[in-house]
Amino acid sequence: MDDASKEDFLDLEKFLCFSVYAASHAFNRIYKPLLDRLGLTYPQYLVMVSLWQEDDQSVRSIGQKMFLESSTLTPLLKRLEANGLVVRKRDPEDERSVRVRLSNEGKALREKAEEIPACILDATGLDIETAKRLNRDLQELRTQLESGAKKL
Amino acid sequence: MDDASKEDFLDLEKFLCFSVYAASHAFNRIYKPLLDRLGLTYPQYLVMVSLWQEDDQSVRSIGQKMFLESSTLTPLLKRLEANGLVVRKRDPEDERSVRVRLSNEGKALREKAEEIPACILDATGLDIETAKRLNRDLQELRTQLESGAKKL
DNA sequence: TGTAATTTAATCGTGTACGATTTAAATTAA
DNA sequence: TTAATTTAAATCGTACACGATTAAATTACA
Repeated sequence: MDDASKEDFLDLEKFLCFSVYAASHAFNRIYKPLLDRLGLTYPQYLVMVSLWQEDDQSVRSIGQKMFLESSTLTPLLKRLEANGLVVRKRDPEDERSVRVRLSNEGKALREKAEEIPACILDATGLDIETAKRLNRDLQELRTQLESGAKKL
Repeated sequence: MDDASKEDFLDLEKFLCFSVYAASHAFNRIYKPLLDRLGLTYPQYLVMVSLWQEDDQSVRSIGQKMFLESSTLTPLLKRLEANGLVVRKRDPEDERSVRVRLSNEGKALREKAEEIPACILDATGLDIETAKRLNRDLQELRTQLESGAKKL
């Protein structure tokens, strides 16, 4: 490695991983005031979005969509249940799995949440097309990283 | 909001924030096996990169670069110190601030870490130009989000 | 059929991450 | 010079996030 690329190696700003990491935190922070009004955290909100899209999912199904382990989801879902937004219940068909269903309160929250995406898009300062392109690039990156993970 | 955009609203995959969130976790996972060999976590690694670039920084300075609070950094830096990679010491010039310095062991670790970025770039499956473009887009996004945060 | 292998959640331990508060030091104002 | 304000870390409480392990239910298959 020559001197120039050693400098690159040390420049945090040139790390793609760091840009992703920092952007993720920035999103978290910008969502916070909006989600506080709904009594949700950012990961909880994402779970709710998934349930609004498709109610009555297993923990496993939510985990697959969100790329999270049960060790993360179980406590999170219990908090949602404690707040009265979802109901957790063993599947009688297969007692291993737990089905997560929206309560009426959880369903009702959807109305209040619908204004959020527009606020966020506005805060990104991106036009729709750029946002879509960035979204696609990131999805591809994630897919690549997941398949690349096996080699390391 | 019409029916079509209501569907969009509910599709997790169309959320830019979710793509960033998921990509961040994917990076975390791909770094893990590489960083395990160095005995570092992912955020610890980013702090070390920052210190390799510029040794002898205050907690505040590291926090500004990484967009982290002292409540996150203090315990993290104490762990790095416990592992013998850095030394924390009050600045005699200004007793409010704590200076973080690399130990010899911390400096030496840099050699071992230098192979990592190439491994990661390889795992992303991106060519350098695409990676740079994505990096720029994300930095701009973060900057926008930070200035947009005040309005919400 | 019965045992082994797999699948699904849950639990535990460690490590971020943040907001609110606290403490101590330094700076500014009165 | 003292008093008020500001600044820098640290501390505390809550909430992710993951790996390793465990327990229970289901499936595979000998």
